Amino acid sequence: MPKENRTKYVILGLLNHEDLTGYDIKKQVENNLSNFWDISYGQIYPELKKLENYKFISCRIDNSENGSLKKIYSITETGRTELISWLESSTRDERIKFEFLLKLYFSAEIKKDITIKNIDDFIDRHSNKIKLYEKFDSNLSAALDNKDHKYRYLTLLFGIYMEEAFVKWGNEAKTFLENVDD
Amino acid sequence: MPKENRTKYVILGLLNHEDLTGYDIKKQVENNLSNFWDISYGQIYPELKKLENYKFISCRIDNSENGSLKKIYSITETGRTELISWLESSTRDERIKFEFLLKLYFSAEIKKDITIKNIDDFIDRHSNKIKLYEKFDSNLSAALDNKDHKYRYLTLLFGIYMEEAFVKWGNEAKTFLENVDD
DNA sequence: CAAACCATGTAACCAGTTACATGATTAA
DNA sequence: TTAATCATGTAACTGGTTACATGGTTTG
Repeated sequence: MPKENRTKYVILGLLNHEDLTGYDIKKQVENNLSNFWDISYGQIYPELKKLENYKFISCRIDNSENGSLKKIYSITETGRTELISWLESSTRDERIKFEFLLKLYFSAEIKKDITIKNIDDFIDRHSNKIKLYEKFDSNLSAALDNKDHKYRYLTLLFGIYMEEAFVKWGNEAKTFLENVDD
Repeated sequence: MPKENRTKYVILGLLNHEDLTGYDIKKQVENNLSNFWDISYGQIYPELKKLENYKFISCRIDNSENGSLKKIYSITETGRTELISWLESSTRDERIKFEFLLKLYFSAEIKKDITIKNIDDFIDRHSNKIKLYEKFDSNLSAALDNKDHKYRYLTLLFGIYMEEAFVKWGNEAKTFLENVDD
């Protein structure tokens, strides 16, 4: 999958919108990008250092007189150029992996009931995601005059469509297995 | 995502069905599992060695008198037990990543036309996948009396539903962007 | 006779996870 | 006052990619 370091673009993309700490970046990914991305501190902090060395971002320290340490990062003009050239480039296909389907593929070996239980869990997990996304969706839809929001709305819509397809499939798969002789 | 080595189960799962070489394993993943999995020789050959050390699989060499080397692997009883305990275990959520959506999320920064072009490409790629899967589907559906085929059919159906959701989304996203002021 | 495919493998590298370590601030 | 959250970081590890190296076999 890799080759191109995408953590870099997550950071540049978020900083292009507002100044953030490493901690903030993690939060934003969790709250807003979690339906198609995730990230760990083990990626963020080393990458922030690298990006600062390359002058794609700069750092100021918020001391607020006490001993606490807070590093606030901003994107530079060079960083912005770098971000935009990535945004304009075409994207290759993602190679997705579903351990759930890998297991299902080989499941003729095990009792049907176990598989049906696993599909039930799958349906639950993804129904919950739809509910969650729809809550976000109603917030975003209310403020679509904001240009950023338009694009965020589209990524959320993607998540909803995908999850709906998953749940629809889950229900059909269950019915199929229930009506088939073991 | 990792923690548990899934390459191991791909190999055990395929060998549980028939004896195969490393090369065959690669081919089978490409041909039958590619809508939810992929694998490289750099994973397969070292893993085959490990699995042989653990006695999960055994190896015989096909010499056929000439100098060519062909290692044919079979699953052992221990290996089968290992496979089944994984098959019966519940699956945690996959963390999926879509570079395409990551880009889209930040795309308020670039010209709408470029994004629309990217969505067009996205629609093309995924429409082609649907066509491909439907061809496979008609083959599998014709032989659903075979127990293995039932489960393979379900994974394929998953792929079709997912790709259909992607294309549907793509078309709506395009319309949305075209009708919105830049 | 060349191109495509069969067949095995390694080494260097990059991406990402997990667990650990440390300490300040805020809200119940 | 204690639990949650804010905040920064590292080290060891696992997973996976890519490029390379080698050579046999089949098919047009």
